Amino acid sequence: MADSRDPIQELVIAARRKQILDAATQVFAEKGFHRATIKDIARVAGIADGTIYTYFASKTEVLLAILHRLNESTERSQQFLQGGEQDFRVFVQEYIRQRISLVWPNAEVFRAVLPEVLVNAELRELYTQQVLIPTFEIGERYFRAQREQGKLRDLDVQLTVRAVAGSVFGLLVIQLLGDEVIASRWEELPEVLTTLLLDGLRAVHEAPVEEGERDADAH
Amino acid sequence: MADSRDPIQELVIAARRKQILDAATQVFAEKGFHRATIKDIARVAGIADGTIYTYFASKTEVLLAILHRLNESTERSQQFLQGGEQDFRVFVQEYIRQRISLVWPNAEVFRAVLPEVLVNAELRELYTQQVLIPTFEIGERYFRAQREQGKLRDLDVQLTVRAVAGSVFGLLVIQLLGDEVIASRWEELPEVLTTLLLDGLRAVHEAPVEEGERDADAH
Amino acid sequence: MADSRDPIQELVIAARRKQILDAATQVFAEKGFHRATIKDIARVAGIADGTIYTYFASKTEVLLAILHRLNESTERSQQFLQGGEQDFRVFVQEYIRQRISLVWPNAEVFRAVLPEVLVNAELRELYTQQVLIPTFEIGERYFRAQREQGKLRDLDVQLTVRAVAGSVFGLLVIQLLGDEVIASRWEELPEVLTTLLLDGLRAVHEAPVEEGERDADAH
Amino acid sequence: MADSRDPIQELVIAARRKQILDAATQVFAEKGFHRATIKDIARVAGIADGTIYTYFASKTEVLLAILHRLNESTERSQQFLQGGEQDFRVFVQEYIRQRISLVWPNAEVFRAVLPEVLVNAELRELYTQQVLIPTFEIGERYFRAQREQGKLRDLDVQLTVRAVAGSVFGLLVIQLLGDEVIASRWEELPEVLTTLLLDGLRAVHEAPVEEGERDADAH
DNA sequence: AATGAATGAGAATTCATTCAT
DNA sequence: TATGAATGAATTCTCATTCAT
Repeated sequence: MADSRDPIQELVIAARRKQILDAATQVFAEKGFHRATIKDIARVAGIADGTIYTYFASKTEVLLAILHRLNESTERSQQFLQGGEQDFRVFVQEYIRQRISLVWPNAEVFRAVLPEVLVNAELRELYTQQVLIPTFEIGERYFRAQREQGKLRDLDVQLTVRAVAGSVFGLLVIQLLGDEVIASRWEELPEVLTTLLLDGLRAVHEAPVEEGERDADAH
Repeated sequence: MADSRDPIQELVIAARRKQILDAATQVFAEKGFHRATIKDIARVAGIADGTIYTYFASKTEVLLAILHRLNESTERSQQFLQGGEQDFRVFVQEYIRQRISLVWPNAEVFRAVLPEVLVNAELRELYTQQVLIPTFEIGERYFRAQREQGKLRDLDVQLTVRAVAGSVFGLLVIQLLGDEVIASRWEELPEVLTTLLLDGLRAVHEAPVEEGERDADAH
Repeated sequence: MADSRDPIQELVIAARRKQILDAATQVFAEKGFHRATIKDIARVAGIADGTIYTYFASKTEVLLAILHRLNESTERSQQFLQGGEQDFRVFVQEYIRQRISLVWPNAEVFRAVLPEVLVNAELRELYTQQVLIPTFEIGERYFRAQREQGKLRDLDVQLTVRAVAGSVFGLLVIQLLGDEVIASRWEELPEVLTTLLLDGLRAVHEAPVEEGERDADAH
Repeated sequence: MADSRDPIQELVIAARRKQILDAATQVFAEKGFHRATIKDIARVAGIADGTIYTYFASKTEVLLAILHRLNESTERSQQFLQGGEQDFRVFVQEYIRQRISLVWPNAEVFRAVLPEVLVNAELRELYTQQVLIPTFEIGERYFRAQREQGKLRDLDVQLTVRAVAGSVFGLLVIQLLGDEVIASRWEELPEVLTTLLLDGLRAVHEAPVEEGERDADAH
């Protein structure tokens, strides 16, 4: 399909695929994967039903391609974090800003993709391997490096990284569920979230807890 | 149907409904709402297809009933937080513990319900009104009370409450996406999450930030 | 079923059958045979679904029983015509009056029964044999007798008898199709129809046609 | 679908619709609307089940389309009666000939359509408005005109028109009920029926009734 | 390559009938 | 006998996919 060596052909093909994926993303987000029909997608894309099958082998492949596209933008945005020799506070702040500005403009893509990923083992595996694990590894590597340099307290790296990532993700899901507060104020999220995650809720008014005390709390 | 005044009948009916809902939850979680067929559910429940329609008007009504059941357990578990005159640290700790021990045993219920809720406007409205908004209101009320008593720094209540709730929710979604770390270590989550949210990432090794400094950060 | 020799039993059984048939007639007339469910009939009859099967072997048997009941009233009303040594004009008048006062009060029974009879070969056969043919035979016999006595012109007995019977039947069907004129004025029908059939449309203003003339017309 | 402006396409579409309607008419007539399945119709039409839904939105729409087709041929055949300045005898004769030659070749269409029309309020309304009322109006208008010109005795126009139309209709229904005499001799019907309706049963052998006499009869 | 009609497998739902209580 | 829950065959309709044009 994309094997044609003619570069103009390839451009045309890429454009057509994009056209279909854009339409599919919109329709999946509106109706969900199953209620969306190939006819719906074709209509929004302005082409005939059959044409979709020239570019994608099946409806599921369309969803997969959307997932891949999402994956690519994720990767692209993570690259710059890789270098990460920054100061911890700056790193966290930047990480959260990144995630949010990656995730929010694609909120509808997530709505299109997430429900099916949650429920389809094959897609889930794909997403885990290609998106989740790499994302967490970057975070874990950085946290471990920080800890070794004594710049981070002795926290559970695996779970903490997931908690940080999860807080962004959870806010996204809450918005997708229809929360209007987040929908209207998401530009303020990076600031609020960064402060929360760096300094915690009690930051100002409580004295920092003693080691023993915290252990007691946490047991 | 449930109008029968015969208490034994009612018991039988309730049991049958539970049997169907349990089966449906399992099947929805495995295959998703749409790929799950009435036949699948009936087979798992050990009854005939048609019997389901004696107890529920449609496949969607089955999903709705699962959502209501989830709602009820949520409400029940939130009741005791209502009184909330506890110490702040205890409250947060308890809140997170609550949420996690409510959500995790029901992880598969969420997997069954969440994808469809994300994508079905009617269900979404229902979930928002009956679960999300009440949950956030409890948190907001408590946070405001604390802040008025000077026990909490001047944070953005609306967004912070959502961030706290979101962190639990996000971790759930990450698990549902197949993350094995969370799946195997979720019992440690309350502790890690409480510490993170109360004390922040930098708690120990950094000195608490000065007011001015934090303001600068947070901008 | 009706084999019980206990006369009280038989009364009870007959009453229950009537109760079911009345309900079924009403429901069939409202919804048609197929859209009417056993549940509908049971509800109208004020009994449980299953009970119907104590008195009738199947839904079709219920329809059949309605047909039989209709048949019986037809027969009963025809008996007195059998003797028929009356004057021709009185006979026709009486015949039409009969038919109309038999058919109209049972209009809804016809609506219940006719559609299915039109389309179900078995019922059709039954109706033809038990109702139609006997009815026509009475008429044919009378007409032939009249003709032999020179009291009737040399008309086509078979077709004319059917035309007379058909005119009543056709008016019924037109009413069942929703014609409001007939519905509201059916009590005037016997008079109008008798005059029409006895004297024809031109009765007054034209001179009776000559034999030859009529033949020319009719050819 | 039928919006296509390509005239060849439209021809193809019209042919396919006809193919389906013909098959449906046959199957509905054989089994009745409800016992006839989409599969039956598709098999007779020689196409796949699903194809029917490319041309008709539902099984009921197929029936409706049959009704419309019947309606169109009715209208077409009535047009030439509209002009109606003919002699009364010729008019009646022509009217009956018309009706019979319209109705008989379509007997099976009536069998397909009538049962459902009798029982389905929506279809009934449609049939009444589009077929019955216009048909009666033509007749009533003509009869009134004749009466004003003194060519017709002072009969009840509304009921008489219905009685004339009903006699044709009733004969059709009697045939549909399985009467073999009418089935085999329907070509003789126009003649017999015209004579009956114009001259009445007693035409030859009785003297025309005196006014007073007829009044006495009729009431 | 693009089209869109045709296909037919598959799903939700209905409902006559059965049968344990 | 009466009940009404349970059954599962049968039906309508949808829609991903194919393929002739």
